[in-house]
Amino acid sequence: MSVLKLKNTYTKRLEVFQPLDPHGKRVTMYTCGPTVYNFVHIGNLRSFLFADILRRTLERNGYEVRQVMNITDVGHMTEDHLADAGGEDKLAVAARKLGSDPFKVALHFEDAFAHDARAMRLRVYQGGEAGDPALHPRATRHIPEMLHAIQRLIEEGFAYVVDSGEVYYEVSKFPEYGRLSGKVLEDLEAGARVEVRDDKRDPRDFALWKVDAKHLMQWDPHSEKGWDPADYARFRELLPAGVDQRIRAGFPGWHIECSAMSRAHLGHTIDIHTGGEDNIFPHHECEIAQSYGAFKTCVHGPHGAPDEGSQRKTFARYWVHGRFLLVNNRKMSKRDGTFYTAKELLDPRGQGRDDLANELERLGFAGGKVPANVLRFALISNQYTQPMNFSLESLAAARTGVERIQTRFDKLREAVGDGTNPASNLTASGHMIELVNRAEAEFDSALNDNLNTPNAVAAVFKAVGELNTMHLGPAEAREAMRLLDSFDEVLDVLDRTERSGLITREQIQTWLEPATLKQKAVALKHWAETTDREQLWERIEAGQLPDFEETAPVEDMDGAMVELFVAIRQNARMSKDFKVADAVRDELKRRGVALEDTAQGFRWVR
RNA sequence: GGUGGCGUAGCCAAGUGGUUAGGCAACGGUUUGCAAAACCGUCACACGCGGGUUCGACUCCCGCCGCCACCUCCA
Repeated sequence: MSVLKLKNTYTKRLEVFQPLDPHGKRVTMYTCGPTVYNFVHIGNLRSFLFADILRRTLERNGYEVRQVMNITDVGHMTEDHLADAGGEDKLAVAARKLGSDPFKVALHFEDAFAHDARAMRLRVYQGGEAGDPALHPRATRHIPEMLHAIQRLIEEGFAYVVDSGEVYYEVSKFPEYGRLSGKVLEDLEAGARVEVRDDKRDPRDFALWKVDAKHLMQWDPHSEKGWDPADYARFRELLPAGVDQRIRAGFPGWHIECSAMSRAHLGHTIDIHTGGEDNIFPHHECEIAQSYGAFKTCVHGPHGAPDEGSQRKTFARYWVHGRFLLVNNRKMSKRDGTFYTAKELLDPRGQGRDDLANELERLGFAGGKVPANVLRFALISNQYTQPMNFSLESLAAARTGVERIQTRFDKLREAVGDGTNPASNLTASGHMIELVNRAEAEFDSALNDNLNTPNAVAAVFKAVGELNTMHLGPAEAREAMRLLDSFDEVLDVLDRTERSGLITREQIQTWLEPATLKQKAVALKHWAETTDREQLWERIEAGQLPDFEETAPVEDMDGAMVELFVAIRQNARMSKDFKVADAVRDELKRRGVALEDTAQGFRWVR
């Protein structure tokens, strides 16, 4: 198997991945998560999805991954912010109605994010991980850890308290500041974009603790005011002597949360730290500086190995950053109408975006909605190291691409059957084994090459194309299915519900016997509810269409009902009444079921 | 101004000093009662422009042109 290599932002090099774990098994990963004062947009999603692909690739390589994705819910909300939250957005308005309790608003958006994250199949929100608060730590619940770190920074001489009661990190005390981002301190100083404050010793110094009466979340480090009781108890335990008396009630600066939470939940050293490219500076640069000062860490050398002779331990061994998603080759912009939240694409009409829904329908999206697996596929099919140019057309391309893989998957499942066929226990042909092995190797080497998802996807399409030219028995299909399952452990774009079925010609022949068909029909719920069954049957025999609205509402189409429709249609086909036959197929289509004639019989797909 | 990056056929997008990326779209064909799905073929001797190095460059070097991002508590 190929070896996983990752581009480390810190060294600017492609490095072979080696975990810190001496047994080479466990990997810790910290992903900078969402700020929950708004709905996540597809740019956020791309960033989280690349982290998800990285995590799954690690797992594919046999590692046990512990991934933490923080929730930034702290401190920066003001009354103005609430009043301005999202303009016309219905859910934002609903959030505002929650009142001026910023914790409730943050929770509301966090729930919304968790919903999107599950829809996008982020593994860190699947299964038991979804409900584990240690994997989704909230900044507001880690104030003790942050104050602890701040106090350490003051005591170690890396931070200072100013008259206002705020605390700043003194950048000049950390010579490595700027090394991750390649920034030159002198240039930063020259830039006029750093917040100008008279009480800062240096304009580049950044805030660890802020004081601003306008902000809605406030903690008093010298009393219980503003605290969650449990957090306050932990704070007293962590800092029995309290913090520097000059620090006033306020809230933590943005950067300190990740230093504090990664340490709290993943320990002193983490293997991989991920984020968007905008996190490189200043956020991650500041994290490195903070952890260096507070926890005596470092980030030296390739593979995160400390310099020779250093007593310090590494903070993050690999820094991996995803590039931005662009729309029309520009950064997303609300003004240009190129800003899409996940919710808007998944359910435009539900978000009041009828215009978007109509556009999507024009591009062939049923109901004007983008299926979540299509959005996922679109956002992972470009390499994370390149800016991705997103468009609705790219979504349409993703849809047909996913459908191609899905169709092969469905057909394989049909071919495998329920396992009762003794032929399925046979050994697959050498040709098939070879195909599977080669495809797996191609997929692996693409992913392991710094998560080259375009090549990984190409390997999938290549395999699908080859499988499409082959006639597969149960044993062959079983192996092929295993291959697609294996791909999908990483890509996770397939619909695994029983969404298709195969009806053989022999079966239909039996059902076309009036007695059998009637028996079958009686067994069907909706048919049974029809008052005049005899009359209905007579109409079918006469080649007339039954009242579909009565017999089969869209939401109740199941396999049995489809079979009945197919029988009716076949009845018409046998008597060359293609008008009726096509009408039945159209009716099925309207109910979301596509019907295909195959050599063996009839295949339906929901 | 500083830093990093990008320009590949209609669109998206890999990759490489000399031999197929892949997907989507379009068109033609096979198949079908018609479809669908699938297959085959075409579009594709594509690599922003101009020089240079080389037996040979899309790939390396130099210079242009165009575009983008970061330097703002934006993934």
